[in-house]
Amino acid sequence: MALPPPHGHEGADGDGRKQDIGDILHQIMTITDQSLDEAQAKRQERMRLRASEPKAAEPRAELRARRRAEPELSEPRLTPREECFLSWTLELLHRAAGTEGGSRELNRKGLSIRGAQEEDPPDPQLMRLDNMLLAEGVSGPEKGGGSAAAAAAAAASGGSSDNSIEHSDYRAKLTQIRQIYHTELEKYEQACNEFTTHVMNLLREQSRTRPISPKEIERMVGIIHRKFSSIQMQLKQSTCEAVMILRSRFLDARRKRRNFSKQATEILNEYFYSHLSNPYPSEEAKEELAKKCSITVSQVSNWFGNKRIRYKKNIGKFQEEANLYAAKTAVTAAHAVAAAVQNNQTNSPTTPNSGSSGSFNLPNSGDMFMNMQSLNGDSYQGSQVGANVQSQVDTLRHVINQTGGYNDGLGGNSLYSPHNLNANGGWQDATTPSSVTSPTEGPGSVHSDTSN
DNA sequence: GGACATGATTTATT
DNA sequence: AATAAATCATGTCC
Repeated sequence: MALPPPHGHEGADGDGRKQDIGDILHQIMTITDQSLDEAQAKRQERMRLRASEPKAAEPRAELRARRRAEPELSEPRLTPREECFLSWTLELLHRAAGTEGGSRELNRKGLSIRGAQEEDPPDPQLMRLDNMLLAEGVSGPEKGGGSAAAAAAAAASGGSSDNSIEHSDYRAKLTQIRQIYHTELEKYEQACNEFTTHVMNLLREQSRTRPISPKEIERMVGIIHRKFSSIQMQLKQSTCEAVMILRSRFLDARRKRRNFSKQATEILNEYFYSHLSNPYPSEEAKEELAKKCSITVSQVSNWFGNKRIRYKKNIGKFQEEANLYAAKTAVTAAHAVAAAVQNNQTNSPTTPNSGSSGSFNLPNSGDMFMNMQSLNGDSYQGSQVGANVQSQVDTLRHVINQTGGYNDGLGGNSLYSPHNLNANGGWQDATTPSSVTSPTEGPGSVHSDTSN
């Protein structure tokens, strides 16, 4: 501990040692501040370290490890220092006790000290901190789950339906902070009480050698309490900081990016390739897809945005995928249409079997594949119907082109070529030549996307 | 540990 | 407001 020696600047002997307890206390308190500032600085540095983490440079493994180790947010620091502090204080007080009765002048001095901090009224900053801690669910009543903050985080993170995993992760961390906060707070309170008791005892002891007014005692206690409450404020401050850091981390979506499930990607891809002529899902379609994939609508939009641009940029690369999905969808489409046709032929009223491929009346939600999937045996409840006949026909054409083996005419390589994109007045806005032969950068181009 | 894949964000355009 | 394009940052694979 860097506690300054309990010197007395004293003229060594005689009257020089005539120090008043108030004076000493003042000294003590100053030092308290120092040592606490130190602790505070250290703490903040730790926090900062944690917050300013990695950018890109850091190895991921390390990063991961560090994140896992995060729980070390708490440190058992107070006690030793407090001990040190207390014992040193005692020493000081003993010295003071050793001196002759306190002089009135010095008492005055004590008063002046007090004068500065006598106003107890609501410190605006403290109030702000309190409010925030309350709002963040740190200092609040009891766990409701950090409700307010957690909810805010979830909302801000871009989706109501967002993953509960992260949510709980966030909450766990918040709880941690909360616990630390309360532990520390308790510690401080306890220390404050202990210290007060000590001082009182010492004063009492001293009162045998000199008169000590109750008022003086009261003032001492006041000073101590004030000091400790300022310490508390620091604690609150750093807690707020920690919460902020936590939040910013969790709100930064990039940090928590996670690949979609395989199934989700499949669903999206199926939609994409079965609507290749116009891969712009309507709002409803997006919602539907979002539901099916357990992602948010905006994630669906992101996905399609990325997909379109990447597909367009390098069609060659996606050829295989396109073929795959086209075939997949086409087969089911064929089945569906066949069934429909059969139905139409056999029974004039449109009452298809199983009701799944039935009513086409859903306003082109463009989700043929959703029907298909169930037909496909792809294990997901295609409760909803609504086929876009146009796209069925679309896909069928592809099927016929490729699976039927007529593809020869197309010139080998491009089974599911973007030809029809153009033809359909498709989605690639003229600007990009992007015909089969040379999408932006020619075949085999190293996609410029991976800029880093 | 690097290369690539991929979801998210940012910026510009319509 | 929706989208394209560029870019960022993380995930994944080798």
